[in-house]
Amino acid sequence: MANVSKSEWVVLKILWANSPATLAQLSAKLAYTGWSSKTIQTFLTRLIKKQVVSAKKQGRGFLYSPIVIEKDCQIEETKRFINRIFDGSYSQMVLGAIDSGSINDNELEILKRLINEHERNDSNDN
Amino acid sequence: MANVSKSEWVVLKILWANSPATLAQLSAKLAYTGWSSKTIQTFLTRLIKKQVVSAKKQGRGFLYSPIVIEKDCQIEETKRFINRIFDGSYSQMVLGAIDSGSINDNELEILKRLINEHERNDSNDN
DNA sequence: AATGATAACCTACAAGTGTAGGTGTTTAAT
DNA sequence: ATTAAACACCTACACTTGTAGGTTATCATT
Repeated sequence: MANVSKSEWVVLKILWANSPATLAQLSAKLAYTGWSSKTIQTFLTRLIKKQVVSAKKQGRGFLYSPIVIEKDCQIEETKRFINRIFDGSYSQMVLGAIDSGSINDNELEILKRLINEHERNDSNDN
Repeated sequence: MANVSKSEWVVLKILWANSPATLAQLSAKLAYTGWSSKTIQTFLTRLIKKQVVSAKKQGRGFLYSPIVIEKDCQIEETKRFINRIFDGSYSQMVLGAIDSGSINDNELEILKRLINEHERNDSNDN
């Protein structure tokens, strides 16, 4: 997965949620960013060059689609981040997040269930 | 906290672990990067400009020290990351990491203990 | 068929980043 | 005191990123 910049990621996210999409549709979904459609077009071009988005001709313009899986990209980005900031320690990251109150109670509850759940599955697998 | 670039972060990390430090000391610790000391100096200059590192005159050169706390910066970076990639959902991040096998068993164990531990503390506080 | 809207494509440009080289200055060793 | 090594300070330069403008081609409407 090539490096996707922050702005490019924003566009990709819209595509993951709404694909394929025309420039007009993307512009609509991205109205909140305040970007001109020229800017969005630039990001699309760069995403295509980076091989993470494809464009199929359709009528006036193109239909854009992501050609990478959101989950895969998230996992990849997470790995890079954790390695860079926490020397690969996920638990350090979570510890910091919990200690600092970055994770709210609801999320914590989900997290707890998720981890204990997995523990069970893991045990069953063994 | 200003934006610290990836390379700058690498230097900062060394400073967090060994401060104050001279350029020579930093160069030694950063030998593995292959960066010339000129490059490291540039990063230091930029870190100083960004107000995350200070330099006190000492003998030939300077003694460099971080003026921001590692944990604070990690937490800050994590918030930005989670917002950007997971729309603020820490549990989504952990879920992806667990499902993809990014977290090894040992880390998972630590994580589980950590979360259940916190749960107890939390209950006591209420 | 003419025309207006829209998209594609090319170009631009400043700021940030990675990566250093040169030059001048200072310090430590002789 | 001289000199070499090291450091600071300034400069450089290509690449990425954010943010579009201009020009041309095309589609859809009158």
